[in-house]
Amino acid sequence: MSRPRGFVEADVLERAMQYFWTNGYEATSMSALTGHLGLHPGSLYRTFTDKHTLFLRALEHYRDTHTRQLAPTLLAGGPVLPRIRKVLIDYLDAAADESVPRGCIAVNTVGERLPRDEAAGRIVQEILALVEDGFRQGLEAAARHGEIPADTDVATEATMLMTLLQGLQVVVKAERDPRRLTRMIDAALTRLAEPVRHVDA
Amino acid sequence: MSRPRGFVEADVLERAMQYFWTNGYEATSMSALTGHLGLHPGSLYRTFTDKHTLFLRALEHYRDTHTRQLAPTLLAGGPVLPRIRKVLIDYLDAAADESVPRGCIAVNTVGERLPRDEAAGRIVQEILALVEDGFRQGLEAAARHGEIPADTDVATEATMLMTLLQGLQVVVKAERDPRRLTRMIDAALTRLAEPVRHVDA
DNA sequence: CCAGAATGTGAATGCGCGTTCTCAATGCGT
DNA sequence: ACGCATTGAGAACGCGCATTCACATTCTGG
Repeated sequence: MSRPRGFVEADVLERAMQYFWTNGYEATSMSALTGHLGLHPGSLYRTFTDKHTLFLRALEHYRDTHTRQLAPTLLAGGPVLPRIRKVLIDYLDAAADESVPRGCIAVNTVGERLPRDEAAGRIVQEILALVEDGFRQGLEAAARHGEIPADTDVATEATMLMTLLQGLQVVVKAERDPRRLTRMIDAALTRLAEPVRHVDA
Repeated sequence: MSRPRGFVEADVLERAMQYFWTNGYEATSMSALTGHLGLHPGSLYRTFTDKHTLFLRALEHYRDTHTRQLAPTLLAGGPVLPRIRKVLIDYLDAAADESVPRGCIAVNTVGERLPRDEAAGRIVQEILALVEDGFRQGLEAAARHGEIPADTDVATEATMLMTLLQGLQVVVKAERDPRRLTRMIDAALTRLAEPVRHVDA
């Protein structure tokens, strides 16, 4: 062995993720990053190879710390629909409360790096799959507990919620009054809870 | 007067828009752009001031040539819901047919430039408002013609369709099999057409 | 306590970017 | 036919970027 590190890799990854999240990939310069991280170029490059590799690892860090939480959160017990609502509403509140709405690093990455950056594309794909699967598990539980009709096509509805969430993260960044979207979220979830019936002819 | 231009400004704007659409803002170098446009730096800068101004004008060009078509398209006569479906499906087919799905330049801009680029943010806001308003007009017509229940909250449903469309353009860029999403689109539109009734207790 | 491997430090490097400059070519107004 | 403002052309510039280097420092294993 030899001299030990003066930093914790996971901490650096967390801070790098936050910075990329706020500023995007191209607009993030390595000098700005070293300043924000409190690391010198030498340490950074010896640990993370280069800028792009660091970015990918930051994206994976997001997947592991943020996205993986979704399913456990929804299945934590009690009614699921209010939890789904909370997930969606929290994004709006975050965008409305912060002076600078920064959306979601995965969605931002899709806009900035895809389809050119295939490695990033694979990670984003995993993130979207985790979101969709989290919603699917939540809806399955909701169907079991009678929150939504038992014959609901949960796979399709999970796809819809996932897509709607991504759309929300796009719209929120450009929307003057994010809370305006609350009404839409409630409409979507209300319809999920109410069985659809054809009018009797 | 004096020597006339060897190019048409609108044509250059169209080509610039296509290039930004495919490659994004930062990853588009001015030298690559001059090559693609067949213009020399001098002409480009004399006509469009600088890269950022050219980008903003390309975005406005998208708004005027693409987004403004939505409402007229939906209101062209005949059933509206199939037209809305076609708009959504066309995005999936475009992503599936092209070897390189490039999404939508507005959504890409949100991911890459917002909230930092306020001028771009304003244009994107206009684009989203045009989409939402186009859907609203379409749903109003659909309600008049009995395609959807007369008491439908068209404003809220328009917001939902707009948000869903933005989500679609995100997901499509990362999705291996875009046509998988067709089922979800059909579910969303089917529910729009069918009146929601509480089950009689 | 010493050898040595990895670290912190920050200056240095090369390259590509956005932008500007110079200059010859062009065609409309008179 | 001619003047001249504007264009086409492409070399040149300065700057900031990602990355690397050299070197002193630090701590662990034996």
